Amino acid sequence: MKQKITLKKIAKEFDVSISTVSKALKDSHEISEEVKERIQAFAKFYHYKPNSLALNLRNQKTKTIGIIIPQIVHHFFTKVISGIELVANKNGYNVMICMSMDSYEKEVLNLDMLANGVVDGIIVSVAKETEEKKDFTHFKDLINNGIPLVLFDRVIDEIKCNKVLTNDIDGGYLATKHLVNIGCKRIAILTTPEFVTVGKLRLEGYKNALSNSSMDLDEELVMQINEEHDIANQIKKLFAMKNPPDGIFAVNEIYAAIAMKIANKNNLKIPDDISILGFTDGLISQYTTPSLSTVAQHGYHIGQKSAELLLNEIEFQDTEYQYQTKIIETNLILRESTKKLNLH
Amino acid sequence: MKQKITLKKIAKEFDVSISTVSKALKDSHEISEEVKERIQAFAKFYHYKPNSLALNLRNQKTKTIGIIIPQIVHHFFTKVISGIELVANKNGYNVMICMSMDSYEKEVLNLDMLANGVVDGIIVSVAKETEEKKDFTHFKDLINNGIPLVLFDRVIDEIKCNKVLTNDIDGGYLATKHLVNIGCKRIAILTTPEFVTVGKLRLEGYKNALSNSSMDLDEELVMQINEEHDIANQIKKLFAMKNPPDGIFAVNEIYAAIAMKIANKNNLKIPDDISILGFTDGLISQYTTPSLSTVAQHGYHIGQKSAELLLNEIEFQDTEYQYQTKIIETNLILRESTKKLNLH
DNA sequence: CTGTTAGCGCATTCAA
DNA sequence: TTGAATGCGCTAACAG
Repeated sequence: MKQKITLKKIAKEFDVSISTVSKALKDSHEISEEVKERIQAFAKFYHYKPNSLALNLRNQKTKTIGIIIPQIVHHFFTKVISGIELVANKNGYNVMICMSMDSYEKEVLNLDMLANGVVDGIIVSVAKETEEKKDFTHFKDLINNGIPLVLFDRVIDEIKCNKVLTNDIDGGYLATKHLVNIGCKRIAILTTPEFVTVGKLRLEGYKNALSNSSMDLDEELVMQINEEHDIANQIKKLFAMKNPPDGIFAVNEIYAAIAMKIANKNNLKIPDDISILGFTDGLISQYTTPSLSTVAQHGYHIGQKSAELLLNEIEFQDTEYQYQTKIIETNLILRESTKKLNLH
Repeated sequence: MKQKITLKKIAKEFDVSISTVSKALKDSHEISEEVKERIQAFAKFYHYKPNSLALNLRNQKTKTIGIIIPQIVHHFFTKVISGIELVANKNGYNVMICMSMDSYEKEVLNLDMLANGVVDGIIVSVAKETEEKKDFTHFKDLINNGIPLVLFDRVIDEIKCNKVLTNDIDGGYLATKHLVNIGCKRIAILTTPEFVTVGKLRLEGYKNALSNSSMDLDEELVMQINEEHDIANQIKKLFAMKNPPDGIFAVNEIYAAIAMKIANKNNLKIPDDISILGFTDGLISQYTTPSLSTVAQHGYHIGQKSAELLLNEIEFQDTEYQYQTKIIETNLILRESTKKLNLH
């Protein structure tokens, strides 16, 4: 194992001081051409690279940004990460990814770790448990310590920082309104418990669309899925109603896919007997039969925007920094699981 | 923005030396109980935490491991990452993730960056372009520099290091043999170009199974997908043959899902007219209709093993370290896309 | 029991 | 044009 080459070693080699070498490698005008050339050639030959750890300590920054997401196995988050990576790398930053596993405690630990000089700024999508618990002191501490923070997707109103979010209300509205437009009379929603903000907002859009269409809200058709129990069993109840739905809006891809499977098992024709619409960035939608109509969420774009905001804040020099909230719009992707719109 | 508290500040506060503070906080027996108590209380009150950057420089290590994967949007890789995270965190390590985007150049850049003191060891799945180019000097340099390396999934024979791989040959064999056992007479394989090692190995298993079953290999039934062109168009040719297959083994989930969709479009009944079997760790398989039978790949387990090997090597003290190659076995998950095995 | 010194690798200010 | 000194924050060997 060959030892890494350092300024000190080069200095010894040429019998000059460390600072001379340092300046020579930066092509400083203070150093004579001849010395510079020789030192630079030597350094190049031995692949000299300044030690990152030393630079980090010296500069008090790491050129790294941290990401904390609930789960990496969700396709949406991988799209976001890809978007962040793109922008970060383009600006010479690296990316450190942590998972909170939707646990409050892990989120706090990760945040503490990252805040301790490891990264120059942090991008977070809040853990479910934190949303439920409503304890946000760790984020407040972070901001008090002057560490740039961007929240995306699952954000917190009371925290003052940059935010990037999906227009969930509008997405829920678009989805529901489309089901109305294709003629559905009884539209159910498969959503999350109240405390998951995105589920709550998509439900709000659903309600708006119904009232906008002069349709009554039937609480029986609002099903909040508890993921700690079997999801399929909960959804089955929808199909067992005396007056079952003819349209389903699911706030994510998995619920939609499961609903489709159950409909198939119940010998319902999709989309003739029932239309199903999901909400997602996922892969499943494209490969199911019939393929799934969805509300597209543009995770890649969300990631890029988040990284841009964060880097702006990190490199901001002046006094008055203004936080922003970017709303990323959704749009419908119509495939085979919803009836065609009948245009007159 | 409040300033971070350091040993120096505490020292000034108590008018003692920095090293006294350092020792007090480590509860050293060299320091009097009284001083220790006061200093510890003060430190606790101000949430003192040793600065990571300083520790990194001092200890010449970062307690971080690096991962380079081709793409984070592949479900298999997210499972691997989750496995790595688990083991890393359990041992007090953090994880830094980079994507090579299957590009040789990005892989080299990432490796250089990580090798430069940023991490204590690296886990890699090789980029496609690197496999094609067969230029592995960056890995050799890494090892010469004494930085622990673990390769997983897409590994390189000529690089001497720890490796974790799927038993791809056996997986291909299992899949093909099962298709034979359920009565398929013409079994096609949807695989990758030759240079993608895992595709090559699964093809090898396919061939073994055929010859073991005294079935002739029909080169027409071996289709190497070129992902730069439209995948569906290539697979369609399989169904347009004069003597089309009655069984398909796809080396990944996407090819399998696309094949299913085409079969559906061609009004073929799955599994009655044609059985389809995939290879994966993905989500799609469960949610298609019919759900897809697959060879399970156990990415989570692969990640854990990789991290264990890496941490072992990192923390290994003695002289003679022995590299290992761990083979993770696959197994069949039988769902609805393959005919039932007819047991007499 | 407490403090001084040195060093991790680098950049920078100031002195020669 | 070069070098010495300082500091980033921390630890540890050694001295008092």
